[in-house]
Amino acid sequence: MVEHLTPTTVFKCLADETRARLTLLIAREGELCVCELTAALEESQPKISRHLALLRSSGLLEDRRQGQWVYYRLHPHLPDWVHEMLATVLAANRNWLRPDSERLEGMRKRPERTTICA
Amino acid sequence: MVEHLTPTTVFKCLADETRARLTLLIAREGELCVCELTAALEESQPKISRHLALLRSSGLLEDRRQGQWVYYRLHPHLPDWVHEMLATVLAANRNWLRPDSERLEGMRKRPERTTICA
DNA sequence: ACTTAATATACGGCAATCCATATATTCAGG
DNA sequence: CCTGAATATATGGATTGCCGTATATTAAGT
Repeated sequence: MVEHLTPTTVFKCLADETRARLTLLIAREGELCVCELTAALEESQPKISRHLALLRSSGLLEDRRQGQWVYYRLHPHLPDWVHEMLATVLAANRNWLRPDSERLEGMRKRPERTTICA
Repeated sequence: MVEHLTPTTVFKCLADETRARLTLLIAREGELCVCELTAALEESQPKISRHLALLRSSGLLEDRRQGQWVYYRLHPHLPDWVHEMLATVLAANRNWLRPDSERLEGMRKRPERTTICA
């Protein structure tokens, strides 16, 4: 399902400000749960959830449930070019993402995840 | 005008199949005129023209008129990350773009441009 | 000047997208 | 089991985006 990720599909996913920020923040942090993303982007929970659902069903993200939290990360089978692309965009747009990453850093009571896998 | 090219802006530009093909084909070929692009993508001229106008006004493309033809190329002041991104996407999606580049190769009576600049 | 080729723009109309709000689901703790 | 926290989904409305068609513009050639 992830292999026919066409350029257009990927770009459509990222063509929304909320989804672009979500994806880049997750690419930067590795894994984040919905409440962290909601806090970082300062958006309503349904809005974040809806966009995450789209990113997941498009094959860009994968989720795992741990207790009451659902963690999202980049889909492990993403084609290399998508990874490279995200890395490039991320590296050159730290400032653009800064408000979100700073709110994430400043967030209180972030759920601590049990690091199952390395 | 090109410097505040935010990730979302760039992704929006590429989130349409026609615009993604146009941009990548131009990135691959360097410079192409409207009639070449119309032939390569097998789409109507107004459709191609409309999408090119959007890419130009967004700052992704630049045009120059030479006689009756208008040539489009990547905007010379594009941020590096956009160039890198396009190169990455292009390299990994040659097959996806193949129908267009083959129609371009097979096109008859392509206007020969006077190479003004190196 | 007239005609033709190349390109650009204008105008509705239709479909896709986004959002806010409300509601459902799932889990942990008592 | 009941409650509250975290997350997901449904619904309806408003906006945006795309397209086809028609028309305007610009340049070349005669």
